[in-house]
Amino acid sequence: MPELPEVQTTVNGLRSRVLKRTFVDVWSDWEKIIKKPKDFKVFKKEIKGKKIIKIWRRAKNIIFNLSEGYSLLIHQKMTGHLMVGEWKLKKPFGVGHSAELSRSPQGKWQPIKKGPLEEKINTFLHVIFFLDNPPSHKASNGQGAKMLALSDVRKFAKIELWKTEELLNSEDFNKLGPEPLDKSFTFKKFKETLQCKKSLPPAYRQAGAGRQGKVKQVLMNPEVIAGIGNIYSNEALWWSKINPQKNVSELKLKELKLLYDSIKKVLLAGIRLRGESFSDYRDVDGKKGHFDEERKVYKREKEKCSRCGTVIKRLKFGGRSAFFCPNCQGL
DNA sequence: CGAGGTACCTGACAGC
DNA sequence: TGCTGTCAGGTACCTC
Repeated sequence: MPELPEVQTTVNGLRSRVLKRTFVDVWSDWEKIIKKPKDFKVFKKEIKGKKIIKIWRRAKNIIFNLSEGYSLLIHQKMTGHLMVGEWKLKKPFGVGHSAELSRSPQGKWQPIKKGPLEEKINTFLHVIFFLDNPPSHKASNGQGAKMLALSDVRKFAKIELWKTEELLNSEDFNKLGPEPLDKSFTFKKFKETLQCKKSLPPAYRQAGAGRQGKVKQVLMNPEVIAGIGNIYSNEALWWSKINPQKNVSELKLKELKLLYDSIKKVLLAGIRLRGESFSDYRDVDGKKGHFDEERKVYKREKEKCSRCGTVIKRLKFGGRSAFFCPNCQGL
């Protein structure tokens, strides 16, 4: 789903809503979303009683550090999104407040026969975590809400429960590329990452960073730079006036610098505007983001480039659509 | 090793 | 209206 700005917006929302709360139970109608441990019963048993100590983001993963040395990892993939709220419950889960899940853009309400919710449920809600009472205040902004839910039309999202140490030392976690908004992500590091200097950890080299790839595909590779997907790669390339098909090895120093600045610029704009929402991303309260106002090329095929008026083109490669201005971003 | 395809899923929309 | 094909924010895995 969401790319870095959307995931960051979600994390920010979660921090003010569910930090310091304790998981008391979990329900799911699509247990395959829980990848670790694979047995849902085991997952349920292990997460009960764990308190949320810290919430942060690495690439597009949301990580909840829990008590007793555990960590919950959630990746929303294409269409997943997390929501905090309350829905009417059957026994033995106690009584919640009025149902309010139509906030999900795909909101399709259907009667259900199984699960803890009364009568109706948004059919795209596949996992619901039940939280204990809030520490003190119970506010209208959802701070005291008792549930954290994952809605996902396509069911691609994944949820994993790890021992924190094990997660931090895992190969999957360590092969992720640098965080583009970190202070440590300097221009020098960006250049090295794309050009794949030997000083980089093996994982970056294995990712094929900076060799013969088309610049757009390289930017989207999570092992090269974390958090950039189809939208923001298209946008950053437009700002840098670089053709998405250009091979990274052909980029001149000036272009690399422009690209580096543009990546930061579009990601920061994305965060400031709370993400994009022309499709189905919403924040934890179900509100839309406003990146649309800043969107220059993504999904604007056949419209005019706001810089030069040339008609924007779409090309498909690497299984994804690239949108660009054939004039400003000529090869 | 790299490029490319497939798999995981469902819904929206265009065209006939 | 209804059928068919294409497309969708991601990433892991497989084959050639």
